[in-house]
This record gives sequence, C-alpha cells and structure tokens, in this order.
Amino acid sequence: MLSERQMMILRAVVRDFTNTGVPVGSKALAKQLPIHVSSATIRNEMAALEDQGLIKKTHSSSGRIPSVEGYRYYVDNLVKPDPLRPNDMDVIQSSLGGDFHKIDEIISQSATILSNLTSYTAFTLKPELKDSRLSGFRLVPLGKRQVMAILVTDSGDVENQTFDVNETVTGDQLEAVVRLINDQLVGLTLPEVLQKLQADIPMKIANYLQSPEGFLDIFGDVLTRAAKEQFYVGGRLNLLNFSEDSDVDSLKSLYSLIDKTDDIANVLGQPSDKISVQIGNEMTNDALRNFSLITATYDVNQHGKGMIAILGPTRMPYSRMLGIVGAFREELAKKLLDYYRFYDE
Amino acid sequence: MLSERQMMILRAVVRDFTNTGVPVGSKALAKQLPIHVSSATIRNEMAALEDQGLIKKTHSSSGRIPSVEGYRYYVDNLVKPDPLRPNDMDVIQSSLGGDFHKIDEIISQSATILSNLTSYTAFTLKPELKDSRLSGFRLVPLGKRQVMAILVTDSGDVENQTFDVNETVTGDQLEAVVRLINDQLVGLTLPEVLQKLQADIPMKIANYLQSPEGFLDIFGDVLTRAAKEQFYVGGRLNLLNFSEDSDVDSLKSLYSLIDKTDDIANVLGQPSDKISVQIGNEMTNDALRNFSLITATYDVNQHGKGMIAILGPTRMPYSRMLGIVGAFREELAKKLLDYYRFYDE
DNA sequence: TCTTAGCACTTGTATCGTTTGAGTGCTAAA
DNA sequence: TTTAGCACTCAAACGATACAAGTGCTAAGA
Repeated sequence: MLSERQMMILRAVVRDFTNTGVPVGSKALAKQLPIHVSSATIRNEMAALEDQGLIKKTHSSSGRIPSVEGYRYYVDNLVKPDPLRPNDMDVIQSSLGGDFHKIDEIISQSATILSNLTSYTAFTLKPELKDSRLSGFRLVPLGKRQVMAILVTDSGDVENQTFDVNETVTGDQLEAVVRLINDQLVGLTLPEVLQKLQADIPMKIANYLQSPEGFLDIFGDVLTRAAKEQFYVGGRLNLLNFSEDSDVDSLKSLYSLIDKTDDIANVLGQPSDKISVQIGNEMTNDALRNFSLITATYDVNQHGKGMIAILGPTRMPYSRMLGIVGAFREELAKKLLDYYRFYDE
Repeated sequence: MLSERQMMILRAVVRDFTNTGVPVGSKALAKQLPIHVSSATIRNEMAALEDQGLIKKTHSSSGRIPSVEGYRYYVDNLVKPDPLRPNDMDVIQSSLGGDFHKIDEIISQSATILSNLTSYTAFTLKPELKDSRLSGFRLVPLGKRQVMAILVTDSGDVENQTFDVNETVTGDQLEAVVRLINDQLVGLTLPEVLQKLQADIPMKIANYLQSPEGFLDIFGDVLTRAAKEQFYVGGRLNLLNFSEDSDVDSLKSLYSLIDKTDDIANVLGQPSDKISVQIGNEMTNDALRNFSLITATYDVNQHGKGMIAILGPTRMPYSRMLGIVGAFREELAKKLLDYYRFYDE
C-alpha cells in the first residue's frame, strides 16, 4: 500500500523521468512538489518506494528512475490521459477527412497519422470479423498468358495475384477449377478451406486437370495471404531515435520483428476493450526490452473490431500517449462507420 | 600519369583499407609489397600520390586512405573482378532454381540473393521495354459493392486495385467506362495515356456518367502506378551496419531515399552495358556521401533490359563485389530467358 | 638521380590520478 | 514525524603523461 504522499512522489518521478530522461533526485522533487517538505523527508519516502520495487537507482548515489513495476503502478493507478491538444485533433480530422475508396487506405493512413502525432511507431489492423468466410474465387485471364486469381471473403477482403500460365492451359480448364473451388469451398471459414485444400480437394481436381498442382499452389497462396491478419506500420524510422547506444543488433531484431506478421500479432495480443499498456520486459520478446506498447481496439459495430497500437521507448509520456490513442480510436471508429454507411445502403 | 610502382602502391592502399578500415602506413606496405624497397621510398611515392589527390591522410601524421579520386582510379584502371567463390555460385543457382509463376517473384528473390551474397543492400528492376503501351483495362465487379480495376500493358505488367462503389453505380455504367477507355486509349504509351486523361477524356466520359471523377481517379491511380518503375530492395537492414557514428539523421534520409521510387530511379541512373561504379559524393545525393553504388544491366533480348545494383560503404571490397555483380547479371538473364521461353511458346 | 637510414616532430589513443557535483543514507535534534 | 547536517559514493570531466604509429626531411650511399 502506498500513502498519498508516496503516490504523489512516484507520479512525479515518472513524469520527470519520462520528460527529461535523467534520474530524479530528492532535492529536485522537494522543490517541485505541491506539498512543502524537505528533501530529507522525500529521501525517506523514496527509500520506502525503492523497498517496494517501484523505483530504483542507476548507481549507489544516483537519483531514482521508475522500475517496470513502478511504470505499471503509475499506468494502472496514477495516470490520467491528457486531453488532446487542439492542434492534434485538427490533424486527425483533416487527415481522415478525405474521400476514401478503400478501407485499407483509411487504415494505412491511420498508421501514418498516429506515428506523426506520437513520433513513435504505430500499427493499425483493419476491423476483422472473426471467422470470415470464403465467398468467391475467380481466375480472370488477362492477355495472352497471364491469369489473375482473385479471392473474396464475406467480410469484403480481397486478395489477388497474377501469374503466368503455359499455353497448354485452356479456358475450359480454368472454368473447371473455378467451379470446383466455388462449389466445394464457398461458405466455409478460411481455416476450414485451408484444411480441405490439403485433404480431399487434390483428388477431386485430378479429374479435371492432369497437372493441377500449379493452380492449387496459387489458390493456397492467395488463401493464406487472405487468412493472415494484415497490418500497417507507420513511422518505422522513428525506432531509430531510441536506439540508445545504437545497438545495431537489437535494432535489426526489432525491425525483423515488426515486419513479420505472425510475430507482431503475438506481440499485440488479444483485443480488449480497455486501452492496454505493456511495459518493457512484460512483453516476452527480448527485442522489446526497452520499449512499451500501447494497444487499443476500436469498434465498428457489426463490422467487427480493429486494433491500433503505438510502440515507443519505455520512457514515454504515458499520459499524453493514452490521450492520443483514446481519442484516435474514437475518431477512427466514427470515420469507418461513416464509410460503411455510405457504401452499405 | 602513374608509374607502375605507384599503381602497385595505390592498389595496395585500397585493398588494405577496404579490408581493414584502418589507414595504411608506409611500413606495412613495405613489408607487404612484392618489390623490395624501404618504407622511406614508399613514403616518397605516397607523397606523390597524395599530390595527385589519389590518397589522403586522416590527420597530419596518420597513414593514408584512398580519396574518392583514388577509388575512381582504382576502379577504372587497377581492379580486376574476383572470380566467384564456388559456394556463391551454388547459392545463386539454387536460389534461382525453383519454379516461378511470376517475373516479379524472380526479381524480388534476386534482390534478396544479392544482398545475402554481399551483405549490403541490393536493388533489382525487372526488364523493361521502354514505351510499353496500354493493352487493356477492366473493371471486375466483386461481390456486392466492390470493383477491381485491372490494367494490363503490352509488356505484361499488371496493375490492379480494389475499391468500393456506391450502390447507385450500375453494371452498364461500368461497361461504358471500360469501353470508353479501351476504345480511346489502348495502344498508346502510358505517358500518352496520362496526358490524354487530363485533356479530352473527362469531357467524353461525362456523356456516360454524371459523376465520373471517381472512376477517372481510380484509373489514373492505377495508371501512374503502372507507369512507375517498380523496384525491389533486399537487405534493407544491412545499411544499419555502416552507420559509422550511428548518425540517426543520415540513416533516416538514406531510408527515405531508398523507399521513394522516383529518387532511387534518379540515383541508379541510365542503364549502360558496362558495370558502373559510383563512389561517394560522385552521387549528387548527400545521404550517399559515404556509400558506393554498383549498377549493372542484364539483357533478356527482345524482352528488354533490367537492372541490378548494390549499395554499400565506399570502403567496400570492389573486386569481390564486381565479381558477384558480373556473375549474377548473367545468371539472372539466363534464368529469365528460360522463364520466357517456357511461357512464350 | 634514386634509395635509404636516421631523426625530429605530430597526433590519436590510452591510462591514471584529481576534482567536482549531484545525490544518498544515517544520525541526532526539534 | 520531520529536518538539518554530515560523511560517503559514484559518474563525469579534466589534465598530465606516456605510447605507438606514422610522417617529412636531411644527408649519405649506390
């Protein structure tokens, strides 16, 4: 249990340190705090906070910095999201104000906006209906030897790919493949489709084509791309600002991490309605030791929920960031509802 | 004019420095050179080379490093491409050996291979017929409210984009737009199309649709994407290895540079049949001051010419790099000829 | 005329003791 | 419980010194 005064001190330590990056000492705090006590008193309280593992020293006679547990306590109990700066709201509204013809444009644009507002790295995922289903597959011949495969899901995702075909493939054969896939697979969820694709489909298709592997590969390719959660990243380069001792190796693993869909999905974790903050080594991934991740969902009613996130140094101004993320999720939800309303009815 | 001995010394200075990164002194050279002269003699020769601006000191009593002019002389007159290491050839052939269904896969894979072989950053452009022409445009309705726009050029490039449409648009209208574009624009080069698009097309289309802007925007979008030279990058992260004093700002501008299609096209420059080397500030772009760029074309006969390039620190082992680039351009050309042969006839 | 030994000189790097200043913990008095 | 005072710790900055690598120049030898 912390006393009121201890909370006040912890809050001040976090604030100061996130602003300046310098360990904060008792004297500075005494001057700054609203209550009037001597630095010696502060020292006693700080010793108590240190005993509880909330703050720590960088060396035996230094000022204190928050420990991971200290940040955690601060985020859970002490912080209050800053109201958005008026200018920030303008930025959001004008950047989202344009006319969009694709959900993906809005989502990708959002990543950029978020990274600009925060000067950190931002991630956005589009609203996702879990269990989206295959609603159609086509092979469209283009010119002489090219075919485009197009896969559509019932949630409106479109995935496509162009590939070259040998002349010996006829239009009839393409038709047959398409019909087979549509007859057998439409309406199933994507994982179900993937599973069937490995089980009974190859046998059936053998009736239509002598060498079907090519087509099944293509279809499988497009399918796995569609099943993967697509996300957008904004402000990649901002990570360079926080490389501390410019540790090239850890930077590299960080970048490899954020470019791998699967990994980042793990890191972001399960959606929750509250804004969630993960601090430093609370995340299992070692490359993120000195970073914090703020994630939030946004809700587009029957169109599902999406996610936004920002990744910055553990020492980030949490109150401001929470304010930005909180406001942005709402603006984005509004924008998307508008968008769907326009195209839905 | 350089004497034989001076050339020998310059070559040794470049070799040594690119290998070790340490300025090279007269004593080390005396020990290493095939001829038997004292360090004092070497010093005299080095003074001469310095007078000609080919080498320079980092401070008044240091060993010498090559100047940009020195590298240039070395590359133009002294270097001989290393033969490929046997292992490297294996890597190339097995990485290019697989079965591909798209040119782009081969080209993108090539960027990865090149960056792996060199541990620098690699660029690849696919073979390009200059003046490729619009050969078709389609609008394919997908599900309820989505349409995919597909543009095909006579060189086989396909560019596409999905977008949402309001329900009030009818299939007939789509048909009309497509017919208009195909009637009026097919057969023209892409720049011509772009130009017409701004001139007389909007007026004509107004006869078919009340609010045509949306469609023209989409078409324009896809068109500009198709007109842009697409390139692939491999080993982006390798740039981090050469950040010297970890100058974050210059790293950032470097990355912005290689992500901008237009800029990088400028940097790569005009294709030439010889392998070309650009050294440090020979490139106008300031972010590249400490880098060198090796570019080479590859020739796929009637399918045009493409380009490969690697970007690494000015202090790179040129002989090895020239060997790799030289060998790779040929392997790639071979692979592509095979590929076209299979799909062409 | 070219080469070389020798030497004085320059400079970056490393090492080491010193000082300074910010900050701590502890004690004892208010 | 608070606070003044004091001894103590440690990082950072600083200066002196030594060292090593390398240079240019001079003068003698081939």
